[in-house]
Amino acid sequence: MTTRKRRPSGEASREHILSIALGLFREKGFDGTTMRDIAAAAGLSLGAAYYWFPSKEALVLAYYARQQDAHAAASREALERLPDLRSRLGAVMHAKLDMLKEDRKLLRAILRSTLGADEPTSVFSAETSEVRGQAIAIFLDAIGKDESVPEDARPLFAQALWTLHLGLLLYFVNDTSEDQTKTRALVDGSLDLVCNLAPPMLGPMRAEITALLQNAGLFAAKK
Amino acid sequence: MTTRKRRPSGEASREHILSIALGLFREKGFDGTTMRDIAAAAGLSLGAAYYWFPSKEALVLAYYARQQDAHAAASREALERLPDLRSRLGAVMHAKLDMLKEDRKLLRAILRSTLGADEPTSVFSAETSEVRGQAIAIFLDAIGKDESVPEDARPLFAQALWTLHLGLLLYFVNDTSEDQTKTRALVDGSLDLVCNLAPPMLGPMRAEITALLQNAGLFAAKK
DNA sequence: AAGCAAATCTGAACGCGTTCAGATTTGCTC
DNA sequence: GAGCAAATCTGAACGCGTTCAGATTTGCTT
Repeated sequence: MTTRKRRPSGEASREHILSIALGLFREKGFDGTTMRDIAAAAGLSLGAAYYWFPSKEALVLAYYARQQDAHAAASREALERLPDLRSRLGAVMHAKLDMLKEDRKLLRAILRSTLGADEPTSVFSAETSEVRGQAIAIFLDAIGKDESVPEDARPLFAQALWTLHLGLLLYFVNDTSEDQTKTRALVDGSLDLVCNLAPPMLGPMRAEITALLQNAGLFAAKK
Repeated sequence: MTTRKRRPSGEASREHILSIALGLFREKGFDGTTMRDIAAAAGLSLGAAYYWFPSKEALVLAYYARQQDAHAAASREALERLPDLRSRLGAVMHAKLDMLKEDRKLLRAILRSTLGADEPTSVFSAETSEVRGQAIAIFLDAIGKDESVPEDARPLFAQALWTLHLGLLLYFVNDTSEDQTKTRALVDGSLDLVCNLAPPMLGPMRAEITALLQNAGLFAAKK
């Protein structure tokens, strides 16, 4: 009944499989990589791979968690350095793109399962809620104590920025322009607009928007 | 070489398969219905089903086209009757939800492939561009000649409304409230906001927004 | 060291979407 | 109606993700 014992060799297996899998995904694409490929490359049987990851999508979930940690670390550094809202938001968004730029092909293959709250890999699913919360928290950090955004509007604004960032990622993975310059321009243009728009809009409309989203369950009432 | 001959029995086969397939999808879900089920229920062999629809997803594409036609017809009637912008937009959006309310389960299963421009069933793919154009045209019709929206801002506004409608559909298919009342409220609340917001915003910011989207290729320059 | 349960691994098997080489039917020409 | 090519259909086969009954290994207790 001692279920919390860590088997060093066991967790190492898990990490090993994940690394091998991500390498193969990047090299041959998500669909082009079979679970049998992954198991063979990791020196294990097919069943062993399924012992550590109950499905191919579970590997994607683990990938999310890895990227989220890396993004949080990369953002923290920038947030300690930059003072103004606009540049902080830019740093956070561009840091994410920098991190994901080698994985656009992989993300494109994965995107199919990122809608639809059913799918465990959906950005809206219960399984990803922790990662999602961390991602929104980064934007909350980026807003920080900037006085142009009233304190009680910050959670709403952070969630809006996260939603914008999802849309930008969708554009990013399909962006064929050199070095994804188009996405970079879209990020900067959107943020300019948002930073100009948000303060005036947040005033008169904030109460209505908040009520609307809360009724829909799309925005958590403050705890 | 006479490739344009219509075989009545042939096209009938196609329609028959599609009807059977949609019935099974509604009854047993998308994943719960196999191509073998469809072929058997249609009284054909597996290969014959693949002769008419090159993939399971192709059935989804045909379903899109059917729904789009039905929505256009339902909207046309309402648009001839209603004079003001707000009620026209409400009619169009609610007509769509009325039409799809029996298919929420099916749509949820399908949603997985509606992102990612790779997938042929993506709302952004080349394969669906015709359907997409028709859907945007409905919103253009709904705006009509309403004077609160400047003429040259109408295409942009129509596309924004279509994007909003996509988001609302995403909420709709996962809405577990009775009769999807929450979605209905969200539709009405969003449209109230948009109708109040759009005119003042479209003034000062229109040029910037249009330029931003055109550079990103997200909005076609006027032809 | 013997015993044992949990942790870890194996490989065959299943059902699925899809493909394909070839059979059959249809509509046409002479 | 004989001949023929295109249209339509057949069913076996393939590779995939996933499952599972059972084998093996590990760490602990006595």
